[in-house]
Amino acid sequence: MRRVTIHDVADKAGVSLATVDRVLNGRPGVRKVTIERVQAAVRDLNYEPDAFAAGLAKKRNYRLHFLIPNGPNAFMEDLSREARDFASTLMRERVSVHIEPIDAFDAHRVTGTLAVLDKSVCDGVAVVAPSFPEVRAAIDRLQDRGVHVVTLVSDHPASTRRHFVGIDNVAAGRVAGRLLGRFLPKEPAKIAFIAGSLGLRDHADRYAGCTQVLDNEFPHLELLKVREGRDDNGKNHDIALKLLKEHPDLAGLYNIGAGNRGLIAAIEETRRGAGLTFIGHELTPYTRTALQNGTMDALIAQDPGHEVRSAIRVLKALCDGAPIVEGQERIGIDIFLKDNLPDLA
Amino acid sequence: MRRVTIHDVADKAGVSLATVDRVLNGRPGVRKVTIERVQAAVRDLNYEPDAFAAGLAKKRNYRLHFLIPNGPNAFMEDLSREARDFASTLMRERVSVHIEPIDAFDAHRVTGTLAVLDKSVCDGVAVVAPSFPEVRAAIDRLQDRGVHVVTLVSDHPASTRRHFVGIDNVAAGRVAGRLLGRFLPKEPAKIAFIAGSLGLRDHADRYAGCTQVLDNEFPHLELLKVREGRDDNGKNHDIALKLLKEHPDLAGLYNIGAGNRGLIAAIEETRRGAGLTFIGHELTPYTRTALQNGTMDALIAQDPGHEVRSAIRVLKALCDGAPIVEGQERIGIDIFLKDNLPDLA
DNA sequence: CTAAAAATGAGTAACGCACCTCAGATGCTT
DNA sequence: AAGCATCTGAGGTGCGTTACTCATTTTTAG
Repeated sequence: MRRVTIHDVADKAGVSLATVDRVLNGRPGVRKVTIERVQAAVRDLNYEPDAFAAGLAKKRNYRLHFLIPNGPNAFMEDLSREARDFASTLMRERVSVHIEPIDAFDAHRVTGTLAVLDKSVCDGVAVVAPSFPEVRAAIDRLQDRGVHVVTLVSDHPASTRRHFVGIDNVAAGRVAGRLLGRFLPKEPAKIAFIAGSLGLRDHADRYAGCTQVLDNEFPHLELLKVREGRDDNGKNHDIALKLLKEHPDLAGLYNIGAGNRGLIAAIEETRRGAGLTFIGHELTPYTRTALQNGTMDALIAQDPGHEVRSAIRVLKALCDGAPIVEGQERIGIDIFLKDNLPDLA
Repeated sequence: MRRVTIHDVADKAGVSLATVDRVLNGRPGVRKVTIERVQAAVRDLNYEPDAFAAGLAKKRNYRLHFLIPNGPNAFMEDLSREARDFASTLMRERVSVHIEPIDAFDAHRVTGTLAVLDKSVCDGVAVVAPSFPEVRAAIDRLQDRGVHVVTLVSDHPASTRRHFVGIDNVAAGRVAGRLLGRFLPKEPAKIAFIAGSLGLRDHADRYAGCTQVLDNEFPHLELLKVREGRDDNGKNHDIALKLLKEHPDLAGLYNIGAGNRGLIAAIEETRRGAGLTFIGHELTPYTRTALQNGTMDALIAQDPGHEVRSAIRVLKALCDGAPIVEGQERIGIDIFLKDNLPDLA
C-alpha cells in the first residue's frame, strides 16, 4: 500500500520526471500526445499529489486579510475573535490572518483600504462591507490584481467576488415570517418591524422574505411600517417604547437588524414580554438571556465561527486552485429557541 | 517575515539542532535545564512547527474506518456518501477512509467487527452503533489497543470514546415540543408520538426532551402514549392510519425516529394534512417534499456532511495529538421549515 | 534535406523536519 | 583523579514535490 508518486507515473507513462512535472503543473513545452499519455497514467495509477510535499516544496504561504467592521457590535466582535482564534491554530499550516477593522458605513475609506492591497502583500481577502457601487468596483480591481476576494456576511452579487460566505437572508426573513405567523393565534393582530436600515442589503432581503410569507400565508396579520434604528440600542429603545404606547395591542415584533439590547430593555421595562412574540437576529449574551427568560421567542442566527472558518478554507482553496467542497461551505440558518441554545464556550 | 525554524530555536537557545529535536519530540537524553532553555526559545520566537514538513518527514498517514449501519435508511446512506466524498478530497492529505457497513441491530456482529481492528490496520474509528454494553466494551478494548474511537450520531457516554460527533437529542426533543406547543392553538388538543424504539438511546432522549417541555409549558395538551414502529415505513403507515381513525381530532404528531415516508403516505391518503401539525426528523427527499407541500410542518435534522467531516477532523487531530477546536466540532440542531430548505446539491 | 524550433531526458538544489549514529564533552561518584 | 553515566554536537539521510538548468532528441518549416 505504498503511496503512488510521480516516479510511478513517469515509469508508467514512459517519460521522465521532468515531463510529468510539466504536465502536472501546466508548464509549457509538452506535446499534446505526451500530455495525454501522462494524464492516462495518472488516472490508471490513481495518483494524487502529496499535499505535504507540495506545500513544502512550493514554499507556499497564505496571507489572508479580513476586513471587519469595528464599532460596538457583538456579532462583528465574535467574527474577529473567531478569525484570530482559528488563525492561531492554522499558523503551522502557513496561514497568516491579518484583521483590519473598517468603518462599514464609510464606503470611501473601505475602498481606500482595498485599493492599497496587492499580490505582494496578501493572497486573499474576506470583506464584510455594505453594497456600495464603489466598494464593488474596488473588489473587482483587487481581483484583477490577482488577489482572491470573498464576501462575508453581506454579499456583493454584482462583483466578481469568487464566493459568498453567509446565509440566505431572504430565507432567513421567510423563516421569521413563518414563525411569527405560526406562533401567533390565527386571528387579526399587528406586527411591527425594526431594521437598521433598509438600505443595507441583508436587512432589505430579510424584510422582503418576511413580508412575502406573511402577506401570502397569514393575511389576517396587519404589518406596520418598518422603523429604522440604525442598529443603535438607544434609538431602538426609544422606537420600541413609542411603538408599544401607540399600539397597546401589538402582538408581534421582528427586529431585522442589530440593536436587540435596546428593544429587550424597552419590553422588559414595560412588562410587555408575555403578550408579545419577539423574533430577532444573532446570538449574543443579551439575546441569549432574553430567549431564556421569555422576552424573545426565537432567534435567527448565523455562526460567526463557521463563517470565518469557511472563508479561510475557501480562500485557501482558491489560492492553490483546489476545488471548493460546496456542501461544506454552505452556511445554514441557525434557529434558536430557548431549548437549543448552545452551551457557553 | 521568514518562517521561524528549528535552526532559529537552536541558535537562540544556544544548543544544537539535535537537542532541539530531542526536546520537541520528547526524546530522552536532555537535562531539565536544557529542556527549559529550549522551550523558552520556542516561546520567545513563537516557533510553530511546519505542518507540511512534519507530515512529509513523518511519512504519516491516517487510516480511518467508519462503521455505518446498512439497510434502507436515507440518513445512513447520506452519511456513507458524504464520508466517501470527503475522503476523496482528502486523499492528498494522506487520509484514507474505509467504510464498513454493519448491522446496527446485531450487537454481536458489531462487537466482532471492532474486535479484529488493530493499530496495524487503522489509526482511528468512527462508529454509529446502538448502546449495548458489549459494544461499549469493544470500544474500550479497541482504544486500549491504541486506536482512537469517536462515536457518531448515537453516543456511548459510558465508554472511553474520545469524542462524540452528533447532536444533543434531548435538546432536539425539546425543540420539537416547543414547536408543537407554539404552532398549535392554545386550547386542549391531542398529540401523538411515534418512535422506532424507546430502547434506542437517541429516541428515548428526544422523547424525554419533548414531553418535558410539553408537560411543563403546554399542560393543556394531551399526550397519547408512544407507538413504536421500528423505523419501518410499512409499520408506521399502519400505525398512522389506526391513530387517525381512533383520534379524528388529533392535532399534533411527532415522529421521533425514521420511517417518515410511511407516515406521510398515510396522512396524504386520508387528506388530514391541513388540520395536523406534523414534526419529524432528518431531511430526505420524502420529508423535503412533505415540508414543501405542507404535510409536514417542521423538520429537525442533523447534517450528515458536517458530522462526517467533523469526525474525520477529530480523528485526525487525535492521531497527531493536536487539540480539538471545540466550537468547530459542535454539531448544531438544524431546524427546517418550508422556507429554509437548502438547495438540492 | 537542413536549420531552427520544439519537446524531452537527466539531474540537482531547495523546502523544514524526523530520525539516526557516533564521537566528544560534561557532570557525578568514588 | 579516574571511571562512569549522562548530555550534547555535528552531520547525514529520507520524505515527495517544485522549479530550475542543460544537453539531447524529435519535429517542423523552408
